[in-house]
Amino acid sequence: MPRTPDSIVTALLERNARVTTPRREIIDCISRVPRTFTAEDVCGELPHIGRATVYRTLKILQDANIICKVVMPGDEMAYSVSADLDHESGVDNVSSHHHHAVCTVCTAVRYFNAEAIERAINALSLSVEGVMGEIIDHRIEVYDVCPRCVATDPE
Amino acid sequence: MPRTPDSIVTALLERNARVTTPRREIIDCISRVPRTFTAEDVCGELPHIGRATVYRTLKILQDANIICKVVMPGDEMAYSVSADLDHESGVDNVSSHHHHAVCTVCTAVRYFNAEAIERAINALSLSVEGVMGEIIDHRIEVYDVCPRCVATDPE
DNA sequence: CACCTTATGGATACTGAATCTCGATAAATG
DNA sequence: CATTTATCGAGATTCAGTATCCATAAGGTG
Repeated sequence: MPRTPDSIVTALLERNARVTTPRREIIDCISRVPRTFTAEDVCGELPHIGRATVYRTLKILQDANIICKVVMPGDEMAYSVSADLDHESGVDNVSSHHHHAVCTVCTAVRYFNAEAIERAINALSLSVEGVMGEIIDHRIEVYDVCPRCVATDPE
Repeated sequence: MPRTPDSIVTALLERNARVTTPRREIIDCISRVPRTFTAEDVCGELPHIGRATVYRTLKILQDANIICKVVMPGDEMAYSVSADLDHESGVDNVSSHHHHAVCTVCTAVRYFNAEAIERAINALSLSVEGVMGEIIDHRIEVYDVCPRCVATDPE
């Protein structure tokens, strides 16, 4: 469930952040496509907005868990607009724990959370005893060819 | 099972790469501590070696799967010397699939591979049907407080 | 060993991403 | 409408990483 620009604006207002014209433009820009993007991508799309503003705004959005970084197949980092978990499952979207599926063809990011994986991670302390300490958090990226790209280029 | 400098040298020779004095120094340097490191860390430790040489050597080591990148808790990337899987389980260390446990206190990296997690990942196509496409690969980082740091600072 | 070929090293310049500075501007407040 | 405060943005700056290019060292060959 992709986020709408309006839901992002609402989330910012809830955090007492101003929604100015440049910020609104950046929000609209990153909402347009479901793919990953970098700060430079946004700078390129909105050349009339200063670089500092773009970087500042992305930082704010990241702190607000509206966008998050994903690790791309080549180990580079890119941003992705978070799923709007509020509306699909009532989960608190600010702190909610989720993982990424990144399409290796179009870089579309989808979100998932599988109970089986969480259980397996939590059981690690037992299965690799002596190696694993107190588990605090974890990060999972799955690389796939998304359903759309499978349909488009079948082989 | 941490890699010894000699096992790294052997691995390089197997790939027909020369093991020169600067390379040997870099290998010794990154073998000294089990923590993550950056190219700049190595440059700082070995100021008499040119930056280009450090970056080139780290690239070679990365291509040879002797070091790999891990995602740190703050989303930055750092290098870690790979486990020497050959000697502990007979696994092919060049292409072997493993995951990282990164200590949030001392950044020590340990390696693990849990069958339960692999199964859960492979089952994702079914559990989140329509969202997940053809799964190609995945990456898991677990953040913990390693046994040593738990023992040192107990609270 | 002398020679040749090729890979490697290192100083330096360069690129590009990201941050910092600071005066100008715009938004909220009363 | 005036004041206060946050935000904006142009440009300078920093920093990691790359490219260049010549010197050097290693490996191979007769």
